[in-house]
Amino acid sequence: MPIMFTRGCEYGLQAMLYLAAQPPNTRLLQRDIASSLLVPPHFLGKILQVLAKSGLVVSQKGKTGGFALARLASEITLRQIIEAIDGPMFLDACVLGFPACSDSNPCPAHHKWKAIREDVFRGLINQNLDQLRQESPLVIGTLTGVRTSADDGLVK
Amino acid sequence: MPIMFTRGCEYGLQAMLYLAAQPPNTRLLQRDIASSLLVPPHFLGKILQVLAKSGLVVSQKGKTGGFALARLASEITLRQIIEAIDGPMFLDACVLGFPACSDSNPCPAHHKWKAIREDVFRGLINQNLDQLRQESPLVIGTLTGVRTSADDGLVK
DNA sequence: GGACATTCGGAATATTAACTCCTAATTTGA
DNA sequence: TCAAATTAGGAGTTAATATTCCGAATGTCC
Repeated sequence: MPIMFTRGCEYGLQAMLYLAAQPPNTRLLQRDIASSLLVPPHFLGKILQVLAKSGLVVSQKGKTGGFALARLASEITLRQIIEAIDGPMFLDACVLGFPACSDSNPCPAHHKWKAIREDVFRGLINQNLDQLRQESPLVIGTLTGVRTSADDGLVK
Repeated sequence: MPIMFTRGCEYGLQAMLYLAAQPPNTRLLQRDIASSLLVPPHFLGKILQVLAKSGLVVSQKGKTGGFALARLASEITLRQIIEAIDGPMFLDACVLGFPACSDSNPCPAHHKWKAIREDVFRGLINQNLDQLRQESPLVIGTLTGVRTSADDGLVK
């Protein structure tokens, strides 16, 4: 059902962009991130664990705990997030599924796909969180498609 | 595991390119297509049924039966095959999985993804089988990664 | 007509991805 | 020190995808 990434990777990217939308060094609870993004909280917990182990977020246990970006949003790329969750070779395979497709042994779609893949990396995967945030701010409640009580038509 | 398409769609695209690699109007057995491509024969049967119902291949039952392209390879696009198998909206959703992402309500990746998606359609999805065949001929046994008895180093 | 070979189509099974649940470990603050 | 609140991690469950199985329908050839 997802386009290019697994569900877990989508959640991870959303969570990282949500953290990047906060003031620097803001620490958020797993539960609050999940309820803001409307994603399954326990599943998100797993993803955040992976991101913490990869050094992309820092986690803190206990009463004042939570998750925060491990460094500036401008120093975290989508690629780092995707490779941490979905693995490093997520776009290397043949787009048509031929097991032995390669540069020296190309399938009928190989060259065209290769050009597109480079566009995907240049235009999206290699972008950092700050570049994306500047394009369109992440407005929660609008993107999740659900009207919260704070979003009932009144200016907050 | 697949990049953009379901497994069934990959098999369908492979089968269509395999038929397009034959002389025009060649009729092949489901079983022979499956063993050439090294894909599960019964599952391929299902896919071929869908392609037949969509009018992309013609099927013939009985002793001289099999499947053939329903029209010239130059008149069948990848898009028609993909939409027949995976459904019509396969690239419309938000690449980050935000449910309400749209042009008027874009997620941080929306604009960049939109440009890439157009490249994908122009450079790959809207291409026809003949255009792809001309780029790189489909050599069976090489792309499937398995050495057949006819591929043991001797010139056939 | 009858044996045979194929596709057709639905149901059943297997495999993988998505998600939940529970307990342990850590940190804080009274 | 102890209670409370959080993340950590593993095992288990559910849901979706992939694949198989089997009987029916159709077509060919003798």
